[in-house]
Amino acid sequence: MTNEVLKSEAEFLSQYNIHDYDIPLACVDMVIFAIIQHKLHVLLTRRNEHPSFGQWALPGGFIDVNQDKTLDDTAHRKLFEKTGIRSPYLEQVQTVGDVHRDPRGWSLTVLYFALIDYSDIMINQANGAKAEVQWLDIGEATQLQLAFDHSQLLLKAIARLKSKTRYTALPIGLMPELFTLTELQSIFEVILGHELDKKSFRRRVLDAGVLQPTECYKRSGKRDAQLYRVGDMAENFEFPRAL
Amino acid sequence: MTNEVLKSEAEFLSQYNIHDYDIPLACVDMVIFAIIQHKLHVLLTRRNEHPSFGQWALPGGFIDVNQDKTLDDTAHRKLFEKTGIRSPYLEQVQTVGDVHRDPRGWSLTVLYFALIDYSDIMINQANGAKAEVQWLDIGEATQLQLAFDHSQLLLKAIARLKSKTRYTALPIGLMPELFTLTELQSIFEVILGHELDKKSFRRRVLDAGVLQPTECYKRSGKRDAQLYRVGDMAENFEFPRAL
DNA sequence: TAAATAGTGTCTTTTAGACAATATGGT
DNA sequence: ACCATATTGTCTAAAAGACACTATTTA
Repeated sequence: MTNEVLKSEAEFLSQYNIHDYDIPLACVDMVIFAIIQHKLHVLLTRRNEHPSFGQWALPGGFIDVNQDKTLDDTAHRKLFEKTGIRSPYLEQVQTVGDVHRDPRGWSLTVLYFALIDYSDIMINQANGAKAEVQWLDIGEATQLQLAFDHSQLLLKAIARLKSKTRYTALPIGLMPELFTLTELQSIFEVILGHELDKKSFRRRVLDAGVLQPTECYKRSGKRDAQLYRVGDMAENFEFPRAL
Repeated sequence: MTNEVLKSEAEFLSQYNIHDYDIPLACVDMVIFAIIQHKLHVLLTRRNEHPSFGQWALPGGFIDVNQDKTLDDTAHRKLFEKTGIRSPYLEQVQTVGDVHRDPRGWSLTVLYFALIDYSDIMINQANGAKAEVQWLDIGEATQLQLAFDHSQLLLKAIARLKSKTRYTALPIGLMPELFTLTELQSIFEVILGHELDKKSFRRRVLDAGVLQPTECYKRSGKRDAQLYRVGDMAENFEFPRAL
């Protein structure tokens, strides 16, 4: 036992300076999902700083230790800066870190995804001036060469969303305030990449009790469709069987 | 667009010094699970440094940017230091970060869990001198007041293990080279906290094809039991229905 | 033969898949 | 009446739950 450890904790802390150590850079990156014209889209931003200046990338950036109290705060802040949205469904996917992913040095990023209702969006004006953003279909987005390892991060987030769509009610987070069962089913189909049986789908979500039926109907030229609202914690509901 | 961004990337990087910024501390913490005497245990270490000197904690520590090429390397290194084990089943659980969790400042930790076969263990001697370690039953471990927010981290890892045990073959990672179906079932029961039906359990794992039957039998006083071996990627197998 | 543990048979229940049938609203 | 879409009925299939039964080994 060295002399070092015999000091009091207070004494130890008073002499501790994080700038004395080599530590990794820490960021948060976000995959922001929304449904646009019946297709799954993600938000990309064009980098307006080095490194990878000018390349498309996932929205994200350093944890700001003065501004963010928690890691989720960083994610919420990034999301708000790009979309003006404050209360999305937010889920941490994975943390990736190594020596090579950022030319500035050993870096790690905590990857999140957010599900938002596209009709809620008001692209933040103040930020619109600083950073160019675009919504891309995930087919196009995964073809693009994104900055850093963001292409891989995007794939991880898509894989998580698809996987959880098989056994949870996650995609509910993409729906507007009121929606029909047919609309919800079509979102599940878009994410999963294949069609679902109508009766099975309705039975599944209705029996689960994750939706609140309303008295309202959507008139769309043909037969009216009943409108539903999301119940509490619906996104995290786990079905007993996977699709 | 500032003058700043007009520099070349090489020029930018040459002037970049991570010590100029306030960035969070980054560590990896591990929940190392093993079955000992038919109970789920975790490995704890007593801290031999400030802060929280002398308190019990999860094994873990800073990412060493010189030694670790990736985040998983840090986890493997920590695991090897405490157990001498090189190839466990390793899974990242979650990353937790905020201003308060460490008195040295804004810190984040990437939480992993490892599943190991207790009979594989050779506590690393060199390290045994530096740090006191103990295996505790999860009932006892969750009662203890661990350093930092490690009690909460422990609960998160246990929750993840329990949850995945309901719909995957994860606990296979805790088994020795050869084992009987009754032994495997008992591990599932210990983790889930309730009994399972023998026929259903056997049907489930055998139909899944995650086990390789051997020609060997275990003689244990009563009727011999057939021994099985783990198949490839068995831990990640997902059953179509949850228990 | 009895006790204990390993392993099987089989009926029920739950929930998804398939697909036909009915209901409603607009033209 | 006809079409398109919403909604329901119902049979089948897959996989878990319940529980009784048979098989093997040793004392």
